[in-house]
Amino acid sequence: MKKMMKESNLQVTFSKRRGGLFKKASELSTLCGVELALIVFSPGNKAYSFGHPSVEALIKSFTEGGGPPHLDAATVHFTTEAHDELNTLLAKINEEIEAERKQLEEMKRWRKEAEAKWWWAAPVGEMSVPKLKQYKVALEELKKTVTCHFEKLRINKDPVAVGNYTPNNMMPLHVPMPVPLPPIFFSSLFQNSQMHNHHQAFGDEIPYHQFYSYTAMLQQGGGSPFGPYTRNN
Amino acid sequence: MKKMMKESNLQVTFSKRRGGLFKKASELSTLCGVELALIVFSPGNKAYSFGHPSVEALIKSFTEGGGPPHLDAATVHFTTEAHDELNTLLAKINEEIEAERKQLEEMKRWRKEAEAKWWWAAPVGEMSVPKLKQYKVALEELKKTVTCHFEKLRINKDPVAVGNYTPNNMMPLHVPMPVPLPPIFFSSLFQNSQMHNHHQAFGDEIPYHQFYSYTAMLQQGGGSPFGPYTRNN
DNA sequence: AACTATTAATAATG
DNA sequence: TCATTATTAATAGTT
Repeated sequence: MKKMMKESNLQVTFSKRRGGLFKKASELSTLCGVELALIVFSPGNKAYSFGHPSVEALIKSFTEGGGPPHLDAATVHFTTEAHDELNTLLAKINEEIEAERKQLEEMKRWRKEAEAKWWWAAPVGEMSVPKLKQYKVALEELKKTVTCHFEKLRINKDPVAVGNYTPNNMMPLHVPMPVPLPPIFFSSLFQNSQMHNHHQAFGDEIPYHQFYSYTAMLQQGGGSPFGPYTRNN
Repeated sequence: MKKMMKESNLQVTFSKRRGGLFKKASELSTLCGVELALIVFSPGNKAYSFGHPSVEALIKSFTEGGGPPHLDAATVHFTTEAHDELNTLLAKINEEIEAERKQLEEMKRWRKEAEAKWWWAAPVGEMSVPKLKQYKVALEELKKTVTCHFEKLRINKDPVAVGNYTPNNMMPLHVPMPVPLPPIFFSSLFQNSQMHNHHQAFGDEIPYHQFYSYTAMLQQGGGSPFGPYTRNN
């Protein structure tokens, strides 16, 4: 195995593998309950890290001669809890997103089949019940969790760093400065994505309502409503 | 993902995953030529480590100038603000969820009707396009936002440009009592490899686990380092 | 960034 | 611990 020479591929490969590596590290610490620290400098010398209970604690214990971190009980408790909390929180979000993704796929598949077959032959049974209710509950829990966590951080003015790996988003460890972002940061972030996607709910595929309008027009034009469709499968 | 409870499986799983993790780390540093350090404490509190160019060098880079994270007044202020913004954000998402729920209910209703009537008689106008994609995007933004904010809590220095590789510091196992590796060990390992570049030599042909397995055995007091561990010969 | 063919990791088991 | 294997996950290449 040699260093990749294609600069274009290198960057993407690094990102993918970095993600994989951090995921593995996270899984190992969670699954086996062990302490570990991981520091990676990107090709651009940005530092990414993951540590349980914290990178610093691990470094310290490593440097000082091989024992596991000896933190006071309260610190361990807090750190571990925060770490688990964050992991749980983000795992939940990921699960929900995954669920939504699957549901989307299902709906798209259903629509395709509906176009190809008689509508009443559409796979009614395949359409699963949307889990939005469950979804909402999860989000409410999320909110609680996040709130709780921030509350803790406020109470503990000098908290121990929590493990900072999240499955899909790893931010460079070294952030420029602790500069408070303006409130607009969040709202604009959210609203932008909303508006930007407003007309693209199904990508470039035909939206439902267009499909229905189309078939309705066919019906108005006389003849079989199924005219343009043939049962070719 | 939760901690394994079966003590019997835990040990073997830890060993396997530790191996996998070190392999991935090794591959990443080789393939992308980046610097990284990895420290893992086993359930039995033995320390395993891997670093390129060395754990110590990475720790130094990581630590130098920055020190452990600490929150100043600005950060605390920022955190509080983030907290409030997050509430707003989640309120908005709740609204969205509610909207989506209604739409999906509508769709389900339509499907029921469609089963009872002919498709062209379906309430065309009532059917709106599900906005799940938009929904998903919004959630992803949320996730990013949350992640980002936790990241901000790990305040660190600006990344330090680290020098070139120094090829003799791969130290896959940090042993409490450092055990010197006999020269024969390295020459044997490298006979089939890509020259003296430790960086490359540490890839396919010299599995990282030979290193730490070997040193682990030294700890345990015996055995050929190559017998059971060599995969590709 | 999505997709997919391929390969690698790994949990379970003996 | 080691080997086998069925299953799942990672990822390189591609669009």
